Amino acid sequence: MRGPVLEKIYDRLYRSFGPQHWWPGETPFEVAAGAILTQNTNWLNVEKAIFRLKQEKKLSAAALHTLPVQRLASYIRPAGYFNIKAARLKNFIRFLMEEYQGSVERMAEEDLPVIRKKLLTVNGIGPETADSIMLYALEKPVFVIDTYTKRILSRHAILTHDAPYEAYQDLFHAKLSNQVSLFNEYHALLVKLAKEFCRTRPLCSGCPLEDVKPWLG
DNA sequence: GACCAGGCACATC
DNA sequence: GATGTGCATGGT
Repeated sequence: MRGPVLEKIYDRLYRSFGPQHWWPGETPFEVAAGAILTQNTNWLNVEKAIFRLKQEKKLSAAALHTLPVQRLASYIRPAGYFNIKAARLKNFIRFLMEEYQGSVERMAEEDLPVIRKKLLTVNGIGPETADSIMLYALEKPVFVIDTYTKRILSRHAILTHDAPYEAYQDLFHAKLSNQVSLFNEYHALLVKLAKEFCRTRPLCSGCPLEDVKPWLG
């Protein structure tokens, strides 16, 4: 990669779309739970599940800790994969209770690499979910890589599509200043761009990145 | 009715 | 180590 392409892309996206106000959520805990619920799932469906959890007054570590997994699954049904996600949420809650007395804020007091390593030991939390929790719930400077990020960067020939998660993440970490606000906005803007222009059938016309790099298909 | 959505773990080769 | 598959609802 040559030149400050990542900065250029960011400027284009920000000028086109403006601030995205991520992550939608009232508390760090809600953001963390949302990160698990949104795995491979449309955010609108996640909102339905979160709304239900709020209705039932179960959107807290303490409440979820004692909630039977089957009941939890029924509440989060609209988010899809409800049985697996119920188990994953319970895994995360158990971890949060054992390591941080159920407090996401307490988790944030630890160093970034330590938290990340621990989060990745939780069954159901992979790299993207761990990084989403750290960036958007704990406000740690980690860049989140998702399918959209891979799609956009590979189509602009910045990395190959099959490059590992860490390769994508390392690139952002190396080329940008490690600011939470920048990482927050950048990832959200990539998602916004993908939703508008980068579905499986390429819609290049009007894309703010149209002239940034040659399209490879 | 097909296709997709802000992944991950696990089986099998 | 690489590749394939199950998980599931709701919007377009």
